[in-house]
Amino acid sequence: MSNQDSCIVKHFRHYHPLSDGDRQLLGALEKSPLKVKAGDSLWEERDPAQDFFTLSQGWAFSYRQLEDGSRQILEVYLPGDVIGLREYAFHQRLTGVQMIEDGTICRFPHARLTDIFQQSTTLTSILFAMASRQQVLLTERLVNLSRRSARQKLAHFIMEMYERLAKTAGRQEDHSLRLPLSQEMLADVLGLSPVHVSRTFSALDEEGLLHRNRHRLLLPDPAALADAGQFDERYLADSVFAANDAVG
Amino acid sequence: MSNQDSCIVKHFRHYHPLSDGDRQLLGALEKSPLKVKAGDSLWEERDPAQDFFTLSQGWAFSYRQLEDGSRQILEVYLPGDVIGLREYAFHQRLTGVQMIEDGTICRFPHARLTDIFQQSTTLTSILFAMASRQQVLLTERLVNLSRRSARQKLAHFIMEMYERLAKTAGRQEDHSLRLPLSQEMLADVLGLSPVHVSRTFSALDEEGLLHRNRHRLLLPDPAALADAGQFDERYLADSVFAANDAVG
DNA sequence: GCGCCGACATAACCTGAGTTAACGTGAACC
DNA sequence: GGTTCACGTTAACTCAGGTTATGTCGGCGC
Repeated sequence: MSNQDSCIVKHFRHYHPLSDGDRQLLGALEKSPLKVKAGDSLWEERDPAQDFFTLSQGWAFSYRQLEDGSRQILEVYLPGDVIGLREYAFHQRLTGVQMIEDGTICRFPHARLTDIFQQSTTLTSILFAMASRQQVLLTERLVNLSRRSARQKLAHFIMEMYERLAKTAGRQEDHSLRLPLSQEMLADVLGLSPVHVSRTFSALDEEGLLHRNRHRLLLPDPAALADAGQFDERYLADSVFAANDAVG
Repeated sequence: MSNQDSCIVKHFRHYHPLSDGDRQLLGALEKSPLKVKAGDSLWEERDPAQDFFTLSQGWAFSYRQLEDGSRQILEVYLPGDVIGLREYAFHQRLTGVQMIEDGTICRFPHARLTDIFQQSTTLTSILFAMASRQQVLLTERLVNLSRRSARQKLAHFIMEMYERLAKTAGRQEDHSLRLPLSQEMLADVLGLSPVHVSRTFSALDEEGLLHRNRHRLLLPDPAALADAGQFDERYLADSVFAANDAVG
């Protein structure tokens, strides 16, 4: 419960140094952390939209359920990400959010966002930067979905996760990453069938671009995999952000 | 040049009433309107990112160029839309923007956005709502691209444009709309080949779901077309937005 | 040990959309 | 009134990825 360790404060500091006032403001808005289990739903489509969440531990994803029963996963959230900014201007959820693993989340009331706008330009700017970053991630996913082959899609997604994890959790010596998504989830991220995800994994494996062991992936040559997926990490050049150092 | 007619002010008022102070703040940030021609580039990928634009007249689109020469159109902008919010947290443009028709744009300097954050909670909230809305549009486009057939994609996109135009320019008595995109552009929006766009148009035409006359589309039964495209307009339930009426 | 279950693998077959290329058509210019 | 050019149409063929079905493996309860 201490402001020092709050998951929201920690994540905002990642973008920009915070004054004591900013820290208190964030801390006051935050309700106590909540433990959630794998598969738990944070909310579903059409629920009223009243909160944001910060993901403190565990992975989550947002999705849209289509009429024909298929599902599209829109975004995968890692520890530190803010969830729910999408619906700021809406009264209803347009997408659902579920936990991939057990984790911890912090609730962040919707209605009080204007308090932040009024009291801290720094926090406002950080929130804007987060929204901008999420739109950029979504844009890249859109391009990945519409214009790349299954092989490229999978390679690109793995590289994105590899790089995002490197920034959050640090880089592994052996170029490995833990990717706790089932192939069915991967299919729903990439707009493929689960069967074809399996085929594509096997193909990349045979080519020596990656090796699998349960949910652990080994990338013998990350640069080669990036090349196979037309992965250009500029879009992760995360929120380089220097505005407004003068004001508290 | 008068604040009354400024295209930025007009668009912001669409979201929320503005105080005189807000109007002046917006007007001061705005440089003089600029005439641009069809095909003109507002910026290209990798250009430095320093401005937003408000589109006052004409249509525009943002796009990503891929290594293999193909192009993905990400968003179509109509008069009143704000362009460039995506890159707030980046120093480089990640997407290009081009005019579809002759038009008028207003420049809106990037660096001074923090002035707005400091001086008007109302304007800050409106900007946030705009960013939220754009992310929602992008989300729907992503779903459309990854999970729908060519027929559904085209029907859905036409319905989206039909509804967006109804909100901006009003609804036509005869259920018609002007869609000044070539089939090549449509293909780049929908992730199809131009040839298949043509085929799909012909199929929808034969089924009586629409009729074409150059860039004018007639929708004999919009509800039927919406059905064919699994179009659910909730995601356009635009920024219903009531926060913070108390503060100027 | 045995049976069950969920996640993944592999193979055979099918289909929607891409590709290529030839052909129309209308506007603009001379 | 013919030429050009950009844009759209149509048809034949190809192919990436979907579908269906069957098989394998590891974990878990008993």
